[in-house]
This record gives sequence, C-alpha cells and structure tokens, in this order.
Amino acid sequence: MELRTLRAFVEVVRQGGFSPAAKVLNATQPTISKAVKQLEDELGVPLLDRIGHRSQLTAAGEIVYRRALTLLAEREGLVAELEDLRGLRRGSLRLGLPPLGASTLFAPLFAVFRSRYPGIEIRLTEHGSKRLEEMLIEGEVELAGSLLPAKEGFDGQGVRCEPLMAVLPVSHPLAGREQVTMADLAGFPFILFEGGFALNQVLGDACARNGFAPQIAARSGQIDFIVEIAGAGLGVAFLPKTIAYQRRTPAVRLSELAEPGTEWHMAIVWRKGSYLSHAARAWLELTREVYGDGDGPSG
Amino acid sequence: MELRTLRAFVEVVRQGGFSPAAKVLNATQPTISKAVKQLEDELGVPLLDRIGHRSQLTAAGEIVYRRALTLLAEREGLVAELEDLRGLRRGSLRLGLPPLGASTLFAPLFAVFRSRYPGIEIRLTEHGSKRLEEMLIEGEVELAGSLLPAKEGFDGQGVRCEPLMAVLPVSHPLAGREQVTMADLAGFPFILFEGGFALNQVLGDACARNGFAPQIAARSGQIDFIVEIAGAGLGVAFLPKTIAYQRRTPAVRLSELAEPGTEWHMAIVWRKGSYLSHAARAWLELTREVYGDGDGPSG
DNA sequence: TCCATATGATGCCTATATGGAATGGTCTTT
DNA sequence: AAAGACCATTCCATATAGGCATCATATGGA
Repeated sequence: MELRTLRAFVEVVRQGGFSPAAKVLNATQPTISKAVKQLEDELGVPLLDRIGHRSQLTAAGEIVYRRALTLLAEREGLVAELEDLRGLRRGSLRLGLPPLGASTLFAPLFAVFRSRYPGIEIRLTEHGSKRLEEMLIEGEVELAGSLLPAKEGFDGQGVRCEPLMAVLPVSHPLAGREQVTMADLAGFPFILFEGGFALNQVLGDACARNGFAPQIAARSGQIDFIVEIAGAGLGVAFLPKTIAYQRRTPAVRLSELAEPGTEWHMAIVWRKGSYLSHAARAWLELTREVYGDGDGPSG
Repeated sequence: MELRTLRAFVEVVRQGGFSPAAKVLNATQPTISKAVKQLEDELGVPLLDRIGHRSQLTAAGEIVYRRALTLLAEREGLVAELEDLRGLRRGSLRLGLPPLGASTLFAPLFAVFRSRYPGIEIRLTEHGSKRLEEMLIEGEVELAGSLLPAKEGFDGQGVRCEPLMAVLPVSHPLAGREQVTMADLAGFPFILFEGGFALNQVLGDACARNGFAPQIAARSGQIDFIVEIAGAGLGVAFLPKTIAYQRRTPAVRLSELAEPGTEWHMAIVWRKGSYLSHAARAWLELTREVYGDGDGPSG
C-alpha cells in the first residue's frame, strides 16, 4: 500500500469514476484501474462494489477512503511544514557564543533577527571556544562564535576584526605607550582567561614566536575581574580594543598590541561541510548585512 | 514520497544507522541508502547531517520523522480496522425485510447475532419486496428478505418453506375444508396485500395458470386487518401457514392452498455478483445454522 | 428494441524504478 | 597504523508502473 495507490483510489471515490479520476491525476484510465485493483488485492477486500458502471463503496472501502484522506492530508502537512521551515516561518537556531565580545557584537543582531523571523526560536549557549567546538562537532549547536583563523575542520565567516589591547597597570613601565609588542612584554606576568578560550591560544602562539613562554599571574573568566587585577598590578591583560575601552578603569592604561597574528578576529564558525539550516543561513546573512565581510571594524 | 521511503527513513533514525535499519527491513544497506537519498532529493532538504559515521537529524529531518511516524501509524490503523471488519468485530449490516413473516422468522436471529457480534450494527429497513429489490440494486441494503424463486439478477438462500393457507370466513362454502385449490377459489373475491408484495405476484401467477384473473375485494398492508375483513366475509385472504395460525380469529377458518407453485418460500436474497460484507456473510451463515437450508419448515 | 457511446477490465509493451552484489572512500577503533 | 565499520556509488537483473490497444459490458437515446 503506497500513497500513490491510495491517491488513485481516493480520486476515484471523489470523482465517482475511474475515467474522471484519471483525468484529475493526469494519468490514463487503465493506470487508475490497476492501482485500485492492486490496493484491493493487497488488502484482500473489495473496496468498490461494481454495479455495472456505477461503483459503490463497500464497508471496507469507506474505511480505506476515510483513512486515506487523513494519510494524504498528513503528507500535505509534511510538505507544508517543510515549506514553512524553508521560508523561515519556523525553525530554531542553536547558537553558541563565547563570553568575550558576544554580548557586545551580537546583541544588536538578536533584536533584528527576532523581528525579521518571529517564528524562529533562538537557543543561545555561552561557552569558551573549546567547548563550543565540541558542541559544533556533536551537533549541539549549529553555529558558534570563535576567532579566526578557523581550526581545521571548520569553516567561518568573519564578523569583526580589531587589534588586541594590552591592559597595563598605570604603574607599569610601559603604561602610556601607544603601542607595545609582544617582545616588550616578555618579562611581565600575564593575566589570561580560563582554559578553553581562543584568546589564550592566540597569545600563547605569539609568545612562542617571540621565543618565550608567558608567566601566568592569574586566570579568570570574568572580564571585569581581569581588568581589576590588572589595575592592581598583578600583570598585563589583553582584550579586544572595543571591549578594552568599554571596560577600562582609571587604574589601567591601554596600549595597542602591535604584534602580527594577534588580531582579535571574531567570526561565526561551523563544522566544515555540515548542513546549515535555513535559520542558520539567515543568521549568517544578517551578520554580513550588519558587519559586512567582517574584515575590519566597519560595524 | 511513498510510504516505502518514509519507512526506510524512520528505521534509519530509530536504529541510528543505515545498516541496522537495513537488517530490520530485510533489505540491503544500499537500498536504504538510496531510499533516504531519494526522500531528501524529493523534499529538497537534507534530513540527516552526516557527521562521519554518525548521523544527526536536521531540523527538516525531525519534521519528516515525526510526520512519518504518524503516517505509518495511520497505515497500521487502516489495516487494523480492516482486520476488525474481517473479524466481525465491527461493521454494519443493512438488512431489508418484508413485513410479512419478518418478525416471526427473523426476530430470534437478531438476538443471537447481536450477542455473537456485538460490534456489528444492524440497520433494519422494512418494505415490500419491490422496494427492497430496488434498494438492493441501489446498494441501500445488502441483504433483503424475499420469496423464492429469486428474480433475475438476484441470488438467494432459502430460509423456510411452508404452504399458503386460505383464510376463509366461517360462512364461506369452503370453510372447514382441509385443502383448497386455486380453481376452487376462482369465483370468490380476494383480499390482497398492497402493491409491491411478492405474495401478490405468486397468487396472481397461480390464478393466471388456472385461467382467471382474481377479483380484488380489498388491499392492505396490515395482517391483522386483512384477517379481520376476511372474517367479516369480504373475501378470501392468503397467509403463510405459521402466520395464519398465529393470527387466526374465531371468525375465520384455514384451508391449505394445495396449489403447486404457491409455496411461501422465504429467503434472504442479494444482488447477483455483489460483494457481500463479512457481516452479511455472517448473517447468512447464522440463518443456515438456525433454519438449515431453508427447504422446509424444519426450524 | 437496437445502436451509439461511455466505462471499466485486461493484455501487452516499454520506460522507469527498485533491489542486490560489488566496490570505494572515510571514519572509528584497537 | 591497521583493521573494521559504515555509508555512498556504480552496475546489473528484475520488478513495477504507465500507456496503448482492445475487449466486454452497461447506459442512454432514437
């Protein structure tokens, strides 16, 4: 019993005959005739009581007709629901963002997205880049915020690129400098984020390129706390420019980290080759709209 | 989109893989693989996000999975309902009976039928044979009570055969005779049933064979009234033996109509070649059980 | 009553689809 | 690193669906 045969039978009942049913279905009369016969053979019960050229539903026929209607309606419902999904009238977007910069950069997008696609539910998760990558691989989130360059196995779309700022205590010898290099900072203790943050990786790599391993004065996940203890003289912290200016206190001075390869290049990334839902594509489209290609601080 | 492909997809989701799904469906893995691919192509949306060897449902996949489950359940419901019908656990029997002898002969059957097949609804219609034949042809009733021999285009199963009794007023010259022939009654007025009763046909034919046309004193559809006016001397009436004895009054005498071809042979008839529902077959079976082959008054 | 017409069933043929075996690529596991 | 598991793809044999032609029968009108 396939939907094909049920469809034929239903149309025979609706149209009151095989020939008109064939017309409706853009088929020939023998095709319909055979489809109904097949259905009857398969179910082992006549569905139509052929009185000459007039057909009358048997008891079994009524059952099959009624059920077939709901089956076909269910199929229509299925394609309609998919159509809704395609048309972004429903669906959900599972998005993972890192705490650093997420609120600043993406908060405005949420409002636009919600108003443009009110039927799409946004499910937001906040984690460090490492955990987010795992979640991408597991499929727990479709998109995640992360820093470029994207790791192997991931594709990404840049959102915004800005330099890192070294957050120095006012008492620091380098405080007040417009720019500093990683070499300048070789001797000083660092204040880093907790493990699993992409920024640590960027900084660590830069140190390695300059031939030293940083001394870790402290780790924290809280930006304000990091700025605080930097101001207290524990060491030098690093923040993206915008965030650094937002969060700076009188106790610190900011110097741009003039070090190639340490740009804070926030992006939306996804597992390479994974199917992106229409909702996810819409989100990417929206970020492009707002932030351009994400090459610079043009937002 | 056919139920076959949906079934394959559902099993892939359930079993968590193509190969185990193939096992469950008694098919090979490529078959399943192609079925899912076909479904995806047809719907224009990936249903599974292939992460290496692990597959994860996409948003569209979840929709299709959920809908497919209800579709398949609906199909199961269909065959289950037909099975109920076949097993006489449900259904309806549309039965047409003539007023004459219907209650007497069939009343006991109703009780047995109801207790044996409590799920089957009996829809009873009472009409004369002529109308019942029309209803059989139209399919308004499946079975009808009628007299044998069955007309062209009908099949029948005998229920009970008994002679007709002439119902004579006590004052009638023939009153008290054990038997009378149609020839004996040639000169007397007849009291017949209303048009459309099979008994009239039988009597009319018998008169014709004896070379006379009966004089009609009165017609009625009410048995008691017919016996009444027969007793009042209006003419001679005719009733099947059992009914005649049940309804006789002191004002009448009964004589068996010893005339070949006038046996009152009640039967259940149906349109020749029509599909008989399981309920109808069960009813026929029951009448055979109770009345045998219906050749004589053996009930 | 008879004929023209319409209707559904059937047989045959072809295009298509389906299912299975073999194979290849990729990921996972030991 | 090798073995195994898993899915996709290709090829081929078979089965199936759909159309054409035809037949049988019922219907409706003259």
